[in-house]
Amino acid sequence: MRAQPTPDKDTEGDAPSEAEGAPRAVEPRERAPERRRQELIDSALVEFSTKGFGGARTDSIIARTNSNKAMIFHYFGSKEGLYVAVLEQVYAGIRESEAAIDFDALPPRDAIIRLIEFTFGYYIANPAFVRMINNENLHEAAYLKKSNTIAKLNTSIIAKLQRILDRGVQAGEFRPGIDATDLYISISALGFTYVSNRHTLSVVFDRELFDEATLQARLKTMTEMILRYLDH
Amino acid sequence: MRAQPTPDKDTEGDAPSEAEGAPRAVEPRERAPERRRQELIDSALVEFSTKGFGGARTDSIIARTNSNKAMIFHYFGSKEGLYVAVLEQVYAGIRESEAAIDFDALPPRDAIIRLIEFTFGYYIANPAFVRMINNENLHEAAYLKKSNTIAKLNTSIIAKLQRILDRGVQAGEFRPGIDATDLYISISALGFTYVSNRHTLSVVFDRELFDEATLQARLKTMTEMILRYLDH
Amino acid sequence: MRAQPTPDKDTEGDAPSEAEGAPRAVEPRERAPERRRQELIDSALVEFSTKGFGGARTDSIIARTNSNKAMIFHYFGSKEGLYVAVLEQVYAGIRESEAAIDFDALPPRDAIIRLIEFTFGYYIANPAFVRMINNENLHEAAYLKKSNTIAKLNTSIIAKLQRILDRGVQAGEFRPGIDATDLYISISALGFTYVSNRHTLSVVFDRELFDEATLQARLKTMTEMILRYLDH
Amino acid sequence: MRAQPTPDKDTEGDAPSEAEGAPRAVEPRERAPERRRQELIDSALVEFSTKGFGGARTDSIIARTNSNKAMIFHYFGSKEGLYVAVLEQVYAGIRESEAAIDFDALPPRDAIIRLIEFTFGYYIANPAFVRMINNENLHEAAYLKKSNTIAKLNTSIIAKLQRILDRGVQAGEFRPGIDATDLYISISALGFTYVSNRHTLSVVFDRELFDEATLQARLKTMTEMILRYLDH
DNA sequence: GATGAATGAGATTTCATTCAT
DNA sequence: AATGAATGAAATCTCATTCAT
Repeated sequence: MRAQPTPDKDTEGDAPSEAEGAPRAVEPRERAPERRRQELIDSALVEFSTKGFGGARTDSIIARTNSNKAMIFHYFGSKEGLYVAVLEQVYAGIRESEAAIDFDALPPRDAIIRLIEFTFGYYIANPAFVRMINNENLHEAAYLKKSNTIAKLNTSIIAKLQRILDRGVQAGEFRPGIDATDLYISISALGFTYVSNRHTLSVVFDRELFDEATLQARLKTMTEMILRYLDH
Repeated sequence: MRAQPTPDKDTEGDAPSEAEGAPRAVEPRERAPERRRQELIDSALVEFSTKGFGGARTDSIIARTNSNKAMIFHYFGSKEGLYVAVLEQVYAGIRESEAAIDFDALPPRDAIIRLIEFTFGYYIANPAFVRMINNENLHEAAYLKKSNTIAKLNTSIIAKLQRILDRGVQAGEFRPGIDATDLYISISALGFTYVSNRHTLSVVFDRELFDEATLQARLKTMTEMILRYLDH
Repeated sequence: MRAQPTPDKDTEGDAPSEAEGAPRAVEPRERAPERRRQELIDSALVEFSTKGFGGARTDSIIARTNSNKAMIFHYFGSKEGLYVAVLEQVYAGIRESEAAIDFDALPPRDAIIRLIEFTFGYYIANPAFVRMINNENLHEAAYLKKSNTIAKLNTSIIAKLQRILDRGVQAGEFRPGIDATDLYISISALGFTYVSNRHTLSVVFDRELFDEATLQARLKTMTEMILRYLDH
Repeated sequence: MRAQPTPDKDTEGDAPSEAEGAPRAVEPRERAPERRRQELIDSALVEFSTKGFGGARTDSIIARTNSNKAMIFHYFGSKEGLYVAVLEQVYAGIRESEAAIDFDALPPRDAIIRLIEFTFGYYIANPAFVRMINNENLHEAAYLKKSNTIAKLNTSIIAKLQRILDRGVQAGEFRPGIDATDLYISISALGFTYVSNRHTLSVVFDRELFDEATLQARLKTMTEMILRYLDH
């Protein structure tokens, strides 16, 4: 399964600002607002997705950065503001990755297989995304509702899936009458819960769920289940 | 869909535990430790499942109670202890409900249908259960791992499902080679995510997911999907 | 001039709780909510009246008490809540002292003299009162307006002054047509500014204003000025 | 009552200081240090007089300006330094206005009337002045004492008043033996408290104090009171 | 066992001031 | 001189937990 790496954290862009042979002993105060902002969001993602909003500590968030606590409030106004920024980035992340796939170039059956593979792969590669979604649901999506930026971002995936289904029906490969949103929820659900609940599932069923072989088997199950559902 | 009511909270059915003819005439003050304990757990379930462990406030838990804050520490030692008690009760709840169903009395196909219906129904009727599972996964199941009481409770459902599959294969209704645990995870997943992520899904896809018709349609999708997966 | 002592801080009520010869080495945690509350208000009065609301520090307030910072929030909800409590006490203080004087027992002229003497004396004995009034005016009486308890407390003094004036006019001692509120403002003003602005006045005019002789002279000026104003 | 307008803030009258034919062609950026300084002081006056020293925020001061926060420290060294500058300007303001009046040109009685009118009018027209005096007294005139510029500025008004009194006594209009400073304090007090305490007075006595008619009545009271005090 | 009050450690937030450019 | 960004110290407030009765 092709893993879906998070596009964020392109820290490799760090300009080598010390490149001149100057004898400036003390490290100069960094001056790169955008980078700082991003650094805060990255650290906050780790914290919020690990501890939840209430359990997250601004101190811990700061500890992983070169900033100080006041910066959180300077940039985001409050802990809550930072949380929303993290949420927005997380949603933007999956949207971007989705957008990069050209489903139209694949025959319907392969396109479905690709979508399942992508979705599952994204969850596996981005457990923080999964956790943030869970957090948001804990708050009844209160922050998501507030953010104008996020809402309806994901609708595009439904349109894409609908096109795949239409092509499949036309080609006689899929049966008609499948609701795209409902199907997408199934595809998402089969992978999401596997990642989201891996710890409890692992304890309760006493199974290792994330070794490569098991993941491949799981993907096979999911693909088979969805394709059989679409068959005549 | 037959709803699966939570067995908890019907505390008003509690037989008067003071019924023994003891001569404790004086001090009619409320004295029912078990009821108190339960009252605390009930309130804590609401709080923890709504706010997460870190976001939960002992003050809020107490506010819905006739107790005072010190009781939490008297009965459970700490906030964490109370959380574990809630978690144990939550797992015990679903286990009991599952145990009440006699799958062996049904033909394999109907047994599968019954299992899907029960599982989905339980999640819908007990969103607090769903949330607690999510919380636990946020902490990487740290508390679940500690609790001796809980672990392996749910394994019995796998054994039951295995029996259903075996009967189905024998009867020529199901294809062989299906892994029971993997199948159970699929059944669970299809319903769990639907309930767990209902708020974000609802916002992102701009859909009402919990009116009766949509729930029925969803159950139909799930059942069809699983049965087709088991077909030859 | 008879000084008007503040009635607060009756700490002499301290019950000798260590009176038993018991060997309790560690001082037991004090348990006297009302006393604590009062102790906080007393300390806060000093702080707020000295530094203003914005300059006051909860830490400094606490340092003068046997409490800890959390108590401020336990009892008063916020720094602002404590400020309001202080303000209420300060207004209650002068009202009580005023109420204790029986102006009706004095001939009109003497009653006026007594009122002037009392008013001036109260300001001198309670500079914190004067400062709190100034603070309140800085905030455009925002807190005073909110407090239902305080407003209209002082109106009674106007009624009393009106009665004195009426009696004086009837006795032919005072001219008619004097507005009681306007007169009261004059009486108050002559003493209030003297106390309120003593530091700037003292610097600008390079004078000692608060030695006994000067205070007596000032009282004489004020009394003469008011009485001449009331004469035919 | 002739209002006494503040002399400050008519900065728009500032002659264009770049008028010299200097060849500074490039960089037409705003370059008028004195104007900037004044702009900061003006904004700070609003802030300090409204919130007190402790309650004032450098951010708010800057917000009303075209400067940035560092300018405060560049020009005044510290928040305290800015406060002192404001205080100095405020004292300079009343001194200038006082100086503009030629009391010697008026007969003694009229000179007194003019002084009362001016004083009261100045307080009414410059509530920020009144508030700054109150602030200063809150700090026991700590900053005033430090400032070499300010101290003894106002003494001249006492000399002027003394001359009026002398002329009045000589003319047989005023009784002798009146202490000029004490009288000035009375004149000031009658108006100062009226303006300073207007908010609390207004609430407590439930009166509108600042409509034109009431102000005129108040001025009449004050004038009558002072003149009667000076009569034989 | 039960209670109301109290506490200290630590949480988020604020703010005057300084730095690098 | 001027700026925008950054900072650290300290402010207000919170909260799980403990104490005395």
